[in-house]
Amino acid sequence: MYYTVGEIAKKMEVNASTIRYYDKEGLLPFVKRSNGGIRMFKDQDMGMLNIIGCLKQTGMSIKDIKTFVNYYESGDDDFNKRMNIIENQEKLVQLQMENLQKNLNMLEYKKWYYTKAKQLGSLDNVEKLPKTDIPKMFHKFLTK
Amino acid sequence: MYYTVGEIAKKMEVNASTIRYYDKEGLLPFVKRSNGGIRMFKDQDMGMLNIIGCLKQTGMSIKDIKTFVNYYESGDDDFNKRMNIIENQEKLVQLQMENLQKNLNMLEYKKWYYTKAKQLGSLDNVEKLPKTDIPKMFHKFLTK
DNA sequence: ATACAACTTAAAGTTAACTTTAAGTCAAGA
DNA sequence: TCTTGACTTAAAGTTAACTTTAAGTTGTAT
Repeated sequence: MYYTVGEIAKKMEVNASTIRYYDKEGLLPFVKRSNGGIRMFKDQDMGMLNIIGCLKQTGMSIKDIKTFVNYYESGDDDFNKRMNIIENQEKLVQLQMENLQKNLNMLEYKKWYYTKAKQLGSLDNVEKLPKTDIPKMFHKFLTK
Repeated sequence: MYYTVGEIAKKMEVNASTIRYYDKEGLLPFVKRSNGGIRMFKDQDMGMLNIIGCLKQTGMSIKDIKTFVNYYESGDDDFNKRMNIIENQEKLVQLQMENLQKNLNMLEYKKWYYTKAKQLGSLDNVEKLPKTDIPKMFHKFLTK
C-alpha cells in the first residue's frame, strides 16, 4: 500500500509543498519513487515521518533533523548517536516546558492583577495594596 | 533611577538592537527620553517589559503584543480587553505544554526503542517483538 | 577641553522555513 | 484515447524577527 505526497501531507497536517521541501533538504532519503518519478510513501515510512514531525515540533532545525535522519541511512551499527540526539532533545523539551510553566505563572499573576483592579476600581489601587494582600506565589513578580 | 537601553538589554538577556527594534515597532510607548534623545527606562517600566517578554516567549507576535500594549496607553477604563488577551494566551500556553508532553512521550518511546535495540542486537529484532513485550504507554506510537 | 564608550537613526542585510509560480508530466477514470 | 486532478522540478517570493552597518550624537570621566 502506497501513499502520495498529498495523502501524507494530509496525515501530517502540513502543506504538500512542505513535504517536497523536506525531501529536497534531505530529510526523506528513504522515500522511493515510481517509474514516472512520483514519490511512494510506505506505511513503514510513518515511523520516520512521525519522529521527524516530533523533532520539528520540539524546535529542532531542518539541518539537525537531517543529521539525525542520516544516522539511519548509515545503518544499524551505532544507536548511541541517535540516542544522544533523542536524549538531548528530551532535555531541551523539559527546559521548554519549565519555561512555559514560568510564563504561565506570570500570566496567572496578570489575571489576578486585572481581577483585583476591577474589584478595586483602578490599577493604581492594586499597586497600593500591602504585600500581605498579594498571594505569596505572586511575590516573585513584584517589581518593587 | 534610570537605565539605558544597554542595561535593560542585559537584564532581559537580549541584544540592545532588539529593544530598539521593539521600540520602533511601537511596543515601548511608555519609555521616556533625555533631552539628548537617550531612552530612560524606569524601574516602573519593568512590569511592562516583563509581560512583553512573557508574551514573546509564549509565541505571541510583535503585532499582537503591540495591540496589548496599546490597551494600556488608552487608559484605565477597560481591563476586559487585556484580560481577554491574557486568558487567551494562557489557553495557548496550555496547548503548547500538552503538545510538548505528547512529543516528550514520543521521545521516551524512541529512547526505549534504541535501548531495546542495543539489548537485542538490532532494530529489526525490536520490530519483531510481540506487542505484549512493548510497554502499554508506547502502544499508541506503533505504526502497524 | 577632550576622549571615548555607549548612545542615536535609517536603511540594508540576514535567516529559517516555508510557499508560490511556471511549465510541464503522470496516471486513473470515462 | 482523452481529460483532469495531482503529481514533478527549479526558481523566485514571502514572512517574521531580528541584526548589522554607517554616520553621527551624547554624556561621563579624566
